[in-house]
Amino acid sequence: MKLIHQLSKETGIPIGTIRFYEKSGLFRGKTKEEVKTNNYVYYGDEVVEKLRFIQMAKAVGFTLSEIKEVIDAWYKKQISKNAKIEVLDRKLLQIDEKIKELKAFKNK
Amino acid sequence: MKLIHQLSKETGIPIGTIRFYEKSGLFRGKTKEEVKTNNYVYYGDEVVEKLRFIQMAKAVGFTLSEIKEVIDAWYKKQISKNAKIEVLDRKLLQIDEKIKELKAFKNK
DNA sequence: TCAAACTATGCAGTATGCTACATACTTGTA
DNA sequence: TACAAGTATGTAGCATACTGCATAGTTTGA
Repeated sequence: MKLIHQLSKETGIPIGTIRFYEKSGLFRGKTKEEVKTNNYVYYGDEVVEKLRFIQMAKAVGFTLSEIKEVIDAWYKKQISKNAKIEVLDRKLLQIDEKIKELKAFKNK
Repeated sequence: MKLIHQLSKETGIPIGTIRFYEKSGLFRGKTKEEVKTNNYVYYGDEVVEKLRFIQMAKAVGFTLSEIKEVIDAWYKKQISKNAKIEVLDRKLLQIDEKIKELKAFKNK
């Protein structure tokens, strides 16, 4: 479990941005109940994983709300693996399509 | 040669957005010199082509300035075909990379 | 001919995604 | 124990990419 400074260093994402993502509901750290002197927030490996996903997804044109949709589905235990993959695939297919069109553009 | 209304209908891009793109330097229509009574701007097929490119490129996460870079290179006659393709490929490869990573994510 | 539709220009406003700043408290270490 | 480094919270500001509105002029069709 890491504090925000370390999380930032590990992912390369600025602290301000991490806080912004957290406020946007993309993930949640947790405070340690046993610590009474502060309300420092700790982040586990799941958050690192989510941040890496966010970085990749943003790079291929996902909006934050699309990313939230995928993450919400992905980390929801109730739904099937196939249903999870489908949420991600839907957008990925659109992108594949566009990439193909862009590549076709090269032969103009 | 079409006026902005028809261009908008043909591409599905709102008139305001087309004007915004034009002002951003992504392309330029031309006024007909022989017409003295107005300054209506006409757009040729090259502009349609550029707008389609913009739509695709935006969908895979290109920013407008990245798009401008590609378009500028693409429609510059002085540079070689290979050089043009390279400008486009640079970003396309980055995206391919990210897509691959995202697909790998599915096996988690 | 006159009203609807279209065009140009300019500027204000909005949504998204950060980024910076101020304030205040906590922790680690020399 | 002092002081740098880290943390939380809140709010303002900024860049990008639109979107809408007001104003004014032009064109087209019944």
